[in-house]
Amino acid sequence: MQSDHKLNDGQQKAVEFNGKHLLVLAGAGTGKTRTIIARAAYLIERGVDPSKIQILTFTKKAANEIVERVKSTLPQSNGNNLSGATFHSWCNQLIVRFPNLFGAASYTVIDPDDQLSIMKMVCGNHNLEFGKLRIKPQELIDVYSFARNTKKSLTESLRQKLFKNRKDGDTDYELKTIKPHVEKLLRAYQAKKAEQRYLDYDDLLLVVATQLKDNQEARSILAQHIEYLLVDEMQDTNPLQWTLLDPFVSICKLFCVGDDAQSIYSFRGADFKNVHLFKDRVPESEVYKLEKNYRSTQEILDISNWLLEKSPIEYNKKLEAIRGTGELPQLVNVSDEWQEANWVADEILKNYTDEDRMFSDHLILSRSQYYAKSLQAVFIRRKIPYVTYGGRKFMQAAHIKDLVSLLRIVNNPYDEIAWIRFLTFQEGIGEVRASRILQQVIEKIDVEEIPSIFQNAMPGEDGKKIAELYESIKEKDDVGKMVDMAYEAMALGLAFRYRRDWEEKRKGDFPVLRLLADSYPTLGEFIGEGLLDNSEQMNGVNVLSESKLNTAENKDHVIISTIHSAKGLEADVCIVLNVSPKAFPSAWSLDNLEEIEEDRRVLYVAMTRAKNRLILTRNTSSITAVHNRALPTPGGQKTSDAETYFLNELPDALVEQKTIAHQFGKVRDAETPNTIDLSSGMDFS
DNA sequence: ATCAAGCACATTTTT
DNA sequence: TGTGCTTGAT
Repeated sequence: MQSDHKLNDGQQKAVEFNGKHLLVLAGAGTGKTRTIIARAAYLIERGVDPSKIQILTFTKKAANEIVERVKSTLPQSNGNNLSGATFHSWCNQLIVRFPNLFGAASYTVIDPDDQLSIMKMVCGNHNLEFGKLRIKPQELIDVYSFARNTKKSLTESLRQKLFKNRKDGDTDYELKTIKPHVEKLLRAYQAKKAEQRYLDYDDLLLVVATQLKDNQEARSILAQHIEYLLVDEMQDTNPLQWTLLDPFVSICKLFCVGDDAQSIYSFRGADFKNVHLFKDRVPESEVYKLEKNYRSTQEILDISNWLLEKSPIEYNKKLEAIRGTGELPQLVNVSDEWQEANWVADEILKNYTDEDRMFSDHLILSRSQYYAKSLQAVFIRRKIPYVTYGGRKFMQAAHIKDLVSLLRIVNNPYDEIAWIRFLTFQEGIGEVRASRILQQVIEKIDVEEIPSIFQNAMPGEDGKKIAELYESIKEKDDVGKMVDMAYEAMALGLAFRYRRDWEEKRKGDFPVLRLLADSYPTLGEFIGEGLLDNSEQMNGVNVLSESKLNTAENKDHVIISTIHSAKGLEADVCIVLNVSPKAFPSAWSLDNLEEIEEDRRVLYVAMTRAKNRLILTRNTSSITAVHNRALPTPGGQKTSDAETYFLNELPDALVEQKTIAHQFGKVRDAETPNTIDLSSGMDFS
C-alpha cells in the first residue's frame, strides 16, 4: 500500500466525482483500492449516511480491508455503519433482512460440496455414459453454474465447458445426443433444490437479481437503504452479477473500479469486455482512467508491459513507474519442484538474515493451490513461517460440517444433506438406515414431530438424548450457545471419529467456530455467510481471518497465495512459481486462444504484485509443469509448446537469468548446515 | 449393514 | 496430497 497520504490528480478527480455513475479504469498498482477507500471516506465526510453506502468486492478479505481502512481515515466512529461484502454475502444479507421481499429467508445456503452430493443423488442410477463421453456429476454442476452465470443456453454452455468450444459435425452430433439427458438431470437437480429449500451460490444472486428486476416495489424499498454502490474489480463481474447491478442504476449511484488487463475469471463467466461496454449500458455515466503506477519499479513494469504487448488483444496500457528504476527481475531456472522450493527457502532466509527483510515482505504466487504443496513442506521443515491464501475453507472441514449439520436441521428441517450427514454420524447408522429415517422426515415434515423421529430412529437412550438436544437447541436464540450445546453433545463422537488427528488438528477448531458463531445474529446468517467467509491457513492449520478473530500473534510470515487470490496484494519481494512451458500458458488451454490470453493476464497480475524485486522461477525439465502422468512423454510435442510459451521471445535485457545446478546437497549444505534435508532429488508422490 | 484398510487415481483458477 | 472406490472382516 502506498504510504504517502496524498492522492494524485486523477485519483482526486475520481474521488470527488459529482455526476451519477463512474467507472474508473485503473491499471495495476495505480491506487485502485486507495481510490475506492478515499471515495467512501469522502462521501461520509460530505454527510452521506455510512449505512447507505455498500461496498462490493470479490473476496471477504478485500471487503474487510477496505472497510477497516475507511474507518481508520475517519474520526471516531463515523464509519461504523459502513458495510462491505462480497456479492454473495451481500445478497445473503438482503435475503435474511428482507424475508418478505425475497421469500427465501428460511432457505439454507449450500456450498459446492453439498451441490455435488445433490447432483450425485440425482444422477443415482442414471447411466451417464454416451459412447466415449462420460459425464461426471461435477461437470454437470459446472455446466449448470456456467450457464446461469453467463446467461448462455445449455447447448452453448455444454459446448464451451464440455467440448472446449469445438465446432464440427461430430461435436454437434454428440451435443445433440447428450443434451436431453443433461437437461433432464439438471431439471431434477433444480427440483431437488427447491424441494429441500436450498440456495446454491448462484441462487443467492439470482433470487435478489430477479426480484429487483421484476418488482418495482422491491426496487423502491431497497432505494431507501442504499444510495451509493462502490464496486471493486469490475472486470471480473459476469452477466449474472451485472443483472444484479443493473436495477441499481436507476436507484442509486454506481462507482466502479476495474482493469481489463487483470480479468482472470472468465471460467466463472466474467467478460472483461464488460468494462468497455460500461458507458453504453449505463446512462449518465463517465469513465476515468488512472495510469500512474505507484507500486513497482520500472524494470518490473517493463517486463509486465512486454507481456501485454505480445498479446493479440489490445489493452492500450503501458504502465509507467512513478518510483523510477530499480533491480532487474530475475528468471531462475531449476530442474524440479523440490529444488525450486529449496531455492525459494534459501532466498527468503538470505533476505531475512542478510538484507534485513521480514518474512512478510515476501509474497509467493502459484498458479494452483496444488502446486505450492511441496513448497509448504519445505517451509515447515525449514521453519519459515507462512500463511496461505485461497486454501480450503474452514467451514468445509469434515468435523466442522458434522457439527453444523445438526444446526442445519434446526434451521431448515427440509435439509436432506444435513439429515444424512447427522444421522450417519451416529454410531451404527449407515447410509441405508439413514435414508430410511429420512423417508419418515419427508413424509411428516411437521416440526413438532422431529424429536419423536429421533426417538423412533434410534434405540434407547441415544434417541432420547438427541431428541432433547434438538429441542433445547431450538429454544436458544443465541447462535454461540447453539454451537456450545451441539459441541457438548457431539464432542465424544467427534473425538472418536477423528481420533487420528483430533488433539493436534481438529479439537482446537471448535472454540474458533464458537467465536465465529457469536458474530452472527441469526442461525441462518451463520450457516449462509459462514460458508462464504474465507479463512487463511497458518502452517497448515485453519485460522479465521484476522478481522473475525485476534489470532495475529505471529504477524511476520511469508504469504503463499494462488494468483487468483492475490489480486490487490503487493509485496516488496514477489516470487512467481513455475513460470514454465505448459504452465504459462497451461497445457489445458493450449488449443483455445481465449484461455491462452486469460493465462497471460494471470501472469500479468502475478508480475505486477512486486514492488521492488520480482523473481520468476522456471522448471527446465519440461514435464514437471503439470503432474507427470497428465502429459505425454518429454520431448513429445515441444514445437507447439515452444510456440506459445509466454517467455519464449523474452528479450535478454529484461531479466537476469540464473540456473541452479542440479546437484545433491549443494544448496542446502551451503545455507543450512544443521538441518538434514532428505527431499532433494527424491519424489515422494 | 457398517466400517476400516488398502489401492488407484487425478489434480486450475473462486464465491 | 488426499480422496473415492472396492474389498474383506465384523
